[in-house]
Amino acid sequence: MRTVDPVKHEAKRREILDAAGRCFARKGFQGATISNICAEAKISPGHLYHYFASKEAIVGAIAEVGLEANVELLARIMAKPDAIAALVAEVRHPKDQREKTGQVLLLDMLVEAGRNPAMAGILQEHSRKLQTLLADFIRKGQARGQIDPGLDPEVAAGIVLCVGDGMRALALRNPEVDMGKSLDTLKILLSRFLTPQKP
Amino acid sequence: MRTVDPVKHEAKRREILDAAGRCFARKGFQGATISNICAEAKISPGHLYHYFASKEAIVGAIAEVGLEANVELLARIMAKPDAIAALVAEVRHPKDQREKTGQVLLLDMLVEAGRNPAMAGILQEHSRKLQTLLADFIRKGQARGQIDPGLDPEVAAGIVLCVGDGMRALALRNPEVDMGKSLDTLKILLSRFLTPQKP
DNA sequence: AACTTGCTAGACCTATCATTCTCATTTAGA
DNA sequence: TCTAAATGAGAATGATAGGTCTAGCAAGTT
Repeated sequence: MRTVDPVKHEAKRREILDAAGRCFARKGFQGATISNICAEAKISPGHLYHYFASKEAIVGAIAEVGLEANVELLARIMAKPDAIAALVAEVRHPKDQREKTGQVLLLDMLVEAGRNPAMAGILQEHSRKLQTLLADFIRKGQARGQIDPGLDPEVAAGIVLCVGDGMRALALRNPEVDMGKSLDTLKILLSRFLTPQKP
Repeated sequence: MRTVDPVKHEAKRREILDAAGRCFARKGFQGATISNICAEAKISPGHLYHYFASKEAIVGAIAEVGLEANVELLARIMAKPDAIAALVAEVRHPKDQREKTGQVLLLDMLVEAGRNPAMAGILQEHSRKLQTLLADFIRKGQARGQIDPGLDPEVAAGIVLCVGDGMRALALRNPEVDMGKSLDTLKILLSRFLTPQKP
């Protein structure tokens, strides 16, 4: 009897997921079709459904890996010496293709989460992780006297997270924006927000 | 010969637009269908096309009125004595139904602008107006010594605008967020960002 | 080699979409 | 009052969506 090779199966799944990611980044979760994904992955629709039960499953998987990558990225950033600078720098220069796709899709995920409970669940789960990471960073900074002890770490972390989300609107609202200047200013904003206040 | 009554015609257009706004807020620009809008407005599809040439035209009109309302709102806020407090308060309490719909749809518009050039044009046009309003406010504050003169008014205005966009992600990322606390913290963030720095 | 099972393709199905067509009804102006 | 246009409804249309079916082929196992 022939048996399924789990390694090959998983590799093919990844391939399809990558293709789907490119399609979603190009056209959005609702705009991209199964046909688009099949064409991009060079497989037939019948074949695709051996790997994913539905379009929704693909969307869910994409969101999962994208957001998980985000969590890992933030964890790495928080470990660096000048975390704020690293954070700001990362808004600008996504490292690899998957990170870039994740960035493009972030706003899409937020919008989708507003209507699709499955997406909302995934987003909230990962947001909790991100918020915890940031809050821990803030708490440590407070202990060292580098961050204003008057700030509630959880609340401040939530705000910083969403400020990051907002920055994705910069280029959309003004395509000619000077990203360098804007990110320098963002760095100032974050520094001033977190710095301990002198009486 | 019978002539079209421009008043009635315009009233009906508004009615359809309101219905469309509710549908778009509920399902998004791509998710809402002509049938949905017709049902909500209680008219037939054939009839709808007497008032709008296409779905895209409806989307465009919705974006136009929503963003224009945003501009007027910001203009009113900037005229108030404590503009920062008024700005933060407005994130929380939209005045009327149309403002609320506009808020819900803002993220959708940003996402749509990333792919639909028509939407991108409308968004960018209104963003320019918003940025100018905010930049003027900052310039005046700088002249009065209330705002850090080291900040580039245009750049800072763009940042503040996008911070506002990001705040719309707060409840999406964490539905149990304490909005009161978060907005208090946002107010702190904005104050510290803009306040002149003592050497 | 023969059999059994998984892999793959692409035609096919059903639903639904935006849009158009046809047709009935109402109403303003001659 | 007569009539042409405005107003309205709803079936029809063509395109396309997500998802299924069938069947040939490939590859282990015996």
